[in-house]
Amino acid sequence: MKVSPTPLIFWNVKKMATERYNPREAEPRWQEKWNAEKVFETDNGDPREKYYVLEMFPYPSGRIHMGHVRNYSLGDVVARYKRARGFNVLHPMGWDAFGMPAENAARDNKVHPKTWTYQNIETMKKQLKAMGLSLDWSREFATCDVDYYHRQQMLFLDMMEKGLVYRKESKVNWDPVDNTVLANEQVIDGRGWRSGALVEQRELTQWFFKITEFSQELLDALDTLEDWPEKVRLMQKNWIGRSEGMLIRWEITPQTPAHGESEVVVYTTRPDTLFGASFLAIAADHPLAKKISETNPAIDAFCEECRHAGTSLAALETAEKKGMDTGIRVRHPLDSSWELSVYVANFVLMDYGTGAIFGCPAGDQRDLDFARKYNLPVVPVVMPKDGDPDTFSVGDVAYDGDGVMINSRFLNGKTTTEAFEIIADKLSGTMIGNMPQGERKVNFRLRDWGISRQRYWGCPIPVIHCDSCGIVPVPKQDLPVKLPDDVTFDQPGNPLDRHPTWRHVACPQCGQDARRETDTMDTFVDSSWYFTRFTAPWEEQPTNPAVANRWLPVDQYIGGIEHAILHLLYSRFYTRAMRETGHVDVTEPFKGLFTQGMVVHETYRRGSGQNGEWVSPADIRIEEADGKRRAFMLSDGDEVLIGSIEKMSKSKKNVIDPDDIIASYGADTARFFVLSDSPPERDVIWSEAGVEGAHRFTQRLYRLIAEAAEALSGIVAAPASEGEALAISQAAHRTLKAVSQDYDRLAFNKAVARIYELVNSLAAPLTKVAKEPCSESYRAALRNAAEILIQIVAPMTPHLAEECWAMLGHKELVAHTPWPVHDDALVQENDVTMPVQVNGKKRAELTISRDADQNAVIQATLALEDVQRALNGQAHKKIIVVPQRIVNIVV
RNA sequence: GCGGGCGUGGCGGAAUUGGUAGACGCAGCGGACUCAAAAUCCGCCGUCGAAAGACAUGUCGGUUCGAGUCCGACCGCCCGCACCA
Repeated sequence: MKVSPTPLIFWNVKKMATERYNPREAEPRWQEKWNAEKVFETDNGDPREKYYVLEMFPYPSGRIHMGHVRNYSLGDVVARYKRARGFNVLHPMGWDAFGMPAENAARDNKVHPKTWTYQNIETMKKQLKAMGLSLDWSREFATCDVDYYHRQQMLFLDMMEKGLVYRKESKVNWDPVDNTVLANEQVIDGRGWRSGALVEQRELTQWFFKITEFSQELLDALDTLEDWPEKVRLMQKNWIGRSEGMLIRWEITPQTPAHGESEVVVYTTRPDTLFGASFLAIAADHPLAKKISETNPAIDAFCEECRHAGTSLAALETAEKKGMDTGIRVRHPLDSSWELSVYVANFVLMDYGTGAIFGCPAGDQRDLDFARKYNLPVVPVVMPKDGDPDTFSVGDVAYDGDGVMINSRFLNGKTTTEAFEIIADKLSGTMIGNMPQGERKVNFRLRDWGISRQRYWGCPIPVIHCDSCGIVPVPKQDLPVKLPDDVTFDQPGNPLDRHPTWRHVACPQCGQDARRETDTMDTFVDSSWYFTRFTAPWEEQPTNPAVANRWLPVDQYIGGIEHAILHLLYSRFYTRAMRETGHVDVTEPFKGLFTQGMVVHETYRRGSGQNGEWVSPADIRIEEADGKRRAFMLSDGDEVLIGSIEKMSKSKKNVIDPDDIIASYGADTARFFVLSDSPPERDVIWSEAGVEGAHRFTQRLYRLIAEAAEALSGIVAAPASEGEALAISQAAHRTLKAVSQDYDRLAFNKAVARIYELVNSLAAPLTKVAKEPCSESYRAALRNAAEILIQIVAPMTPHLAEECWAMLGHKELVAHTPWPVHDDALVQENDVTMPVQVNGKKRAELTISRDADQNAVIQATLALEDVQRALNGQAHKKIIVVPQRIVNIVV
């Protein structure tokens, strides 16, 4: 069918000189419109299928950084896309607002933590709003809001009642800079995760959450988290650290000073190596060591030395295996005539297993080092499968692999696995008194979560200490236990301890004078359930279980890999604790997890080499000549060195302020750029050139639509089925399908590439339609393509999309428009072009009907001139045809 | 030490998961428009070669009609955990 040219009504040459898109004017305008229409407020009663997308909420440190921009841009694309796809989307935002920096600011700048925090929230909220994120701000809260921590205190009491909270005296990691206790997870390389100070060990009475109650469950459920990165699951698995072994009891011989004990219980994962035992070793903090210390000054001194040894990486690597004989002798469990010495050793940890081990030097490097130092026997008991029993020996390297048992009496010739089972059965069946000599035991590396912090700016632990009644929970009707405002920060330590009146309170049970608990909760508690609170933040109770169950789990959670263990493991535990206390029915909080990469930037240094001072990218200009990039100071023209690409940090001054970018290019450019190029899980390199590229794209899209808008108005969008316009419709619909898939897989960099391709292919038609009369069907197809383009780019550059959408004459918002549906007929190719290989080397191309049968393909292939030349008269042995893919001729 | 990941142009990265390696972007080069610049538009852009073609996905080998993709060994980076018995 030939399309008859239709007269153009809206043809206007003057419109050709289109002005540039001005995001500074347009972005706030659309944001206001979204607000006014409450486009992003979510109704819990909406019957459509739910989708909960959440980005890790920020700590209100002062200003947002590029990491936030990336995180929230990623989440916003998902939220907008899912909304368009018809889901009832929950996309809330809040503030992880308790924590040390507020107290540091109070100390340094004489500003109250509350004032500082809420001011920061205000600033950052403004910044986030400028990004045009599709957030439901009506559900916003900060964890330092009394309303929030009130419910956290309720949860604490419920957990206490369920026995999930307890108090014990324990050795704790003490951060001498922050003056507080740290959980094991918060100690990195022997240093505080926040302060970086070397951590000391102190004995304190602490509150603990019984996370170990769920060790096995937390481990098992990792397998169900299919939409989590494998890496994170593995990290958690290792952290939980399950091992299968045995507890074995070693009788202390009557001849030795037993200090009231009759046995030493060790934990081992290698009972098979029992005949290779040559000593026992206990930790310096082992109860037996403490008893011996009372009467033995040498042991006491040695234990003291062990306690003070550094736990840093360097200290551990160089630390010599050291020990001291306690004089205690024990009997081998399988041979009562065999006696071994018990040492105190510096490499035995009190908080793993039982704090006591048996040393098998041939099978463990540490034991071997120790045995060599103290001239203890080294008897090889396991030999690799292909080893020679006559020559196998252990020198300076222990053999800790599997293999065949040797020198092990009745175990000789068995495999290590068989030997394990034989020993386990034997020891479980042999009694000492009325206790078996040994028992199988699963052990976990995971410890209970110590949550006490000796800080002011945190959620108060709602208990009261009474001299008569002991620990008394604050009755629920007396909650919240509010933080007092009148506190001082001029001295180190916990301001709550120093408060003149706050801690004094009557005991709820007996009415006598009693004292409030002055410890506050670890801020990781706050972030362990905020996603649940978002489902109904107005509730009196911590949750509305029906509502929470409907929204949870979070379908897509997005944040940094740095939370792979701490926050994500705590949240998994806390959700289970809330399940046990009846607040939710779900078990796993996050169905899908995505860990994004960092935003990194080149560094610049002025002056000589490694000692030069860091220079901000804002203070330099880059020159490029002869393929070399050089940087110069803007101020005095001095050359500065271009350094490595690093995570943006204040100390290296390679920070780009999102405000500056939004001010000069607009939010859409910033969003589009952080989504381009790099896959979201990898680091993205921030560069001026890259941002300008993204900005060029926004301008180009605007210009193309603006120019063509009049020519495309007044007609109904419709894809073409034939003629010149067919290619346009095909390109649009194929891109639509592909980009939808990319969004589903969070492959935003690929979506960006495909959108560029579509814009490139629509550029000429859009220019053409603006300049010359075109048929109505052509314009209808082009309008359809342009609308698809605008809609698929909308999740990334929402303001620009609204602007373009309006230019095409739409009164409705893109944000309210359902996702377009692609036409399969247009996505399908009628003809396919297949490469033709001869012996695996490409020699020709064959274009043929998509549904041509095998024979037709072979005939057409052999008829190709290029093929005949390549074959050069040789006969083919066979021809491989992969339909619609490739033809390979084998000669 | 244990565990995991990655290696593709000058750069960021694509490659329908075994089927045309280098999509798209950045940078660069050439051209058009302009008095000029910016902006914009068009073209080129892995290496060698005049071309035909050859060589190219860290290195070496293997499987296959066909390997960036699968297998083995090695080299090099990155991340996590770490005296866990």
